[in-house]
Amino acid sequence: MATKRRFSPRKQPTQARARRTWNAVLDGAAQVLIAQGYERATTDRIAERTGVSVGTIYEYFPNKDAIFAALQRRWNEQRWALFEESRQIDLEDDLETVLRKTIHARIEATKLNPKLNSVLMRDVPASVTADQAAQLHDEFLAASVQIFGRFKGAIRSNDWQLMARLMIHATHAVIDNIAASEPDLLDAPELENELVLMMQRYVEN
Amino acid sequence: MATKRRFSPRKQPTQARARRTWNAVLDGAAQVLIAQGYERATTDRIAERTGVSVGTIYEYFPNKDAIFAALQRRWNEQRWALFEESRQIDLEDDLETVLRKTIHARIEATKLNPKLNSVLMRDVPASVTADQAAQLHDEFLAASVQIFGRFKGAIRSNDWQLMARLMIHATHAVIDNIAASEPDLLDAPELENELVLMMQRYVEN
Amino acid sequence: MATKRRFSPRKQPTQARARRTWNAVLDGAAQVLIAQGYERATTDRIAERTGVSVGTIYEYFPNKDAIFAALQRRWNEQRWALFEESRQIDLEDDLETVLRKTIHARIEATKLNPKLNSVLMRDVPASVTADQAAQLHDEFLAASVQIFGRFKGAIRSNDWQLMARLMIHATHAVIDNIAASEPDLLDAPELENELVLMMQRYVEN
Amino acid sequence: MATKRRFSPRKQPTQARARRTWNAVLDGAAQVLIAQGYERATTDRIAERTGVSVGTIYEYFPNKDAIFAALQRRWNEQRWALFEESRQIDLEDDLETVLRKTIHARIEATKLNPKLNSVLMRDVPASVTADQAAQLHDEFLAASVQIFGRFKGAIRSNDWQLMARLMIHATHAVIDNIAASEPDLLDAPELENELVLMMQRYVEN
DNA sequence: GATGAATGAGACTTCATTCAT
DNA sequence: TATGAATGAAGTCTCATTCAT
Repeated sequence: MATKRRFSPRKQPTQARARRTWNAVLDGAAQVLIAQGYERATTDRIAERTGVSVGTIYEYFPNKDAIFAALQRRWNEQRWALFEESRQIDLEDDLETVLRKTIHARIEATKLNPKLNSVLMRDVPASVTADQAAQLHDEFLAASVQIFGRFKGAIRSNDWQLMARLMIHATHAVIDNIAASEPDLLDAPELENELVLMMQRYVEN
Repeated sequence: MATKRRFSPRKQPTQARARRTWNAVLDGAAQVLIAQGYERATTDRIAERTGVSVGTIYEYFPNKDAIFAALQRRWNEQRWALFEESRQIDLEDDLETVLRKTIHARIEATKLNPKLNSVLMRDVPASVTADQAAQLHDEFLAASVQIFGRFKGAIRSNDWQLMARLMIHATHAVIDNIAASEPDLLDAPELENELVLMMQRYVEN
Repeated sequence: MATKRRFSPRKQPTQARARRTWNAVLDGAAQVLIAQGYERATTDRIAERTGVSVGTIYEYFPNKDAIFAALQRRWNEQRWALFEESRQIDLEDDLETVLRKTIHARIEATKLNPKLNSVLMRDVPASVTADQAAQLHDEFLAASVQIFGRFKGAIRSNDWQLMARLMIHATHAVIDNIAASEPDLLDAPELENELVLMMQRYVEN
Repeated sequence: MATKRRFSPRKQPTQARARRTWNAVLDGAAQVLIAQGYERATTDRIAERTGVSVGTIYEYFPNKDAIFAALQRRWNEQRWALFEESRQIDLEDDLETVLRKTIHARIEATKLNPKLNSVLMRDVPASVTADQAAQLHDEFLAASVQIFGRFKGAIRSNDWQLMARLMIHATHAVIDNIAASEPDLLDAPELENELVLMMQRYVEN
């Protein structure tokens, strides 16, 4: 896919130093992005913030947007890792508990860096992040479908795909928009409760 | 607010010809935006598509982003107008009917121009459209709260603000994301049914 | 042809002012080229020397090398115009006179700007000037073949194409190299005499 | 002369391994030059093609253009060596034979690597190769003058210097341009015959 | 000797904005 | 009022060169 190649990293950093530089560039990019927004996040500014020269950035990334694509990917991986680690679903959990753990884990994942979450979602052009976003979306979709599979008898509809899409879009939108406009609310139990209730009522028979 | 001043139109076009030019510029901007994306939507290209000179654009807009802010505002007004016209809530309507009419009207409004909707949402920087988006959000919020007020007894929670926010974010996200990724699905009754069901179950006692 | 499009001018300057700017840019480019060579002939330097801004250059030329392609073209046209005007071949002229007038005219054309001639030939990459050079070469080739046609009986070989190629390459090389290394020699009658003699003996029976 | 110092090799590679590396770099440079042209012949690409690191290149050459200067010099030496070896002038040879052997040897020398010949002549800036080119030119000049000396009585003019310059420029130009535009023609006897004829008639009484 | 990651000056080019006509 | 040529700041990216390992 053209987009994939266009934004794919130039060299895989295998050595420790290289990996450190790579991550430092993404850290710098995230900071500049948060502080100044996408339009002002120039390669020069990212280099300066990172403490490397522009040339070094181009050792690792073929062009500017590849940095943001990589940053989005790393952010997705970080969120997904925390999500998985934080869910901890047991075999005895009932549907409500599973939904609660899932939604809780999503909120926790977002709280890793709400500002980065917002700016990646709202300021970086979709063309840059679309591929990564679609992939994460699919992973969440699969997780949702898995839940339906486990609680087959209790699930209302059998168009799991459509139900999962609504769940994912709705849950993500609520969490991401709250993260952007009122991040403190992410800590409030009401938000979680309401989301759990919305989803439980939505999927249950 | 600085932002407001920065993006506010340079002159109120009262005369008919002026208003026609103004709208033509927004039409041109919308076309370029859809065809080329925000990054390639330059003033020159907009001027060319519109059939006027760059100079003329600057007669009506103080800077480039003011065009997109105005376009977002016009798009919001168009959607809202169709939304209101299409809802037609009667006094005898029960809660489900009201929700259905509301959601149906939102979908119809989006269908006015799904591509414009997508590109404004996903490609134009949040800083440009944030003000307009917040305002529309508030209008929808008020509409939701009004519904709760009318069906007081049947409503589960009394934190109407929070409930309304979840409703708005969830509904918008579902419709907008579907509009972006699979616009034909906007015509499917399932989508509407599922959304109505999600919201009805969410708000009812 | 890709090359043609790559170096073809961006807009045909039809208005007087535009044509003046266009020529000014080529003048500036020629001066920088002569003074600093191709490698140091940057768009910034050309703009500064021309007295316009870089942006103006890019109104007329799609990229840097298009400037040099256009300069080569203009130089070819200037030389060809003077060449034609200066040859003035009469119907009574014998072969030697025709050759002398031709060679004389070529030398005169080169003397219009020997330094520009040298730098375009030796410093600007062939990829930039090849198209123009080939075209001029063909015009001279045709002129030579025409001479052979007029003096059919006196001409040694009947492979006019090959003969013409040798004539053109040899004559051009001598004149251009002398122009580059010892321009004053262009004014010496010996050079012309020797060239005429070389060509006359070469083509005659 | 500044130029001479600028492009002179950093260290005289006396040891066998060092000389091997040196030649490998020139080979790599020649390949990149032929495949990509001067503008894209970067030190990184040359290093990669050669199979060494950039650092190693800078052990042997003070800067990039010194590589091409050295390559031009080596190419000149190779051509000259073959030229001398191939000419094999006997004491009994008459003028025509000497000219024929000379021209034949020049053509053969060019055929060693017509593409390298073209790219060095047409793509590498004159400033880089001028010194080497001038030196080779002088050697050929001396060879021509020597011929005139041997056949004193048969030679038309006594301005041997001028005659030799015309011969050299004309012969070189014909061969080099044919090598660039139609290398197969170098094998055709007509080309050689015509060149011999042109030169013989030019210098003879 | 060799390596190649890092540097950073500087090249090309775009495009929002102005202003003389 | 409209035009569009001109501006020039600012952005992206390359690549010759260095130097710590």
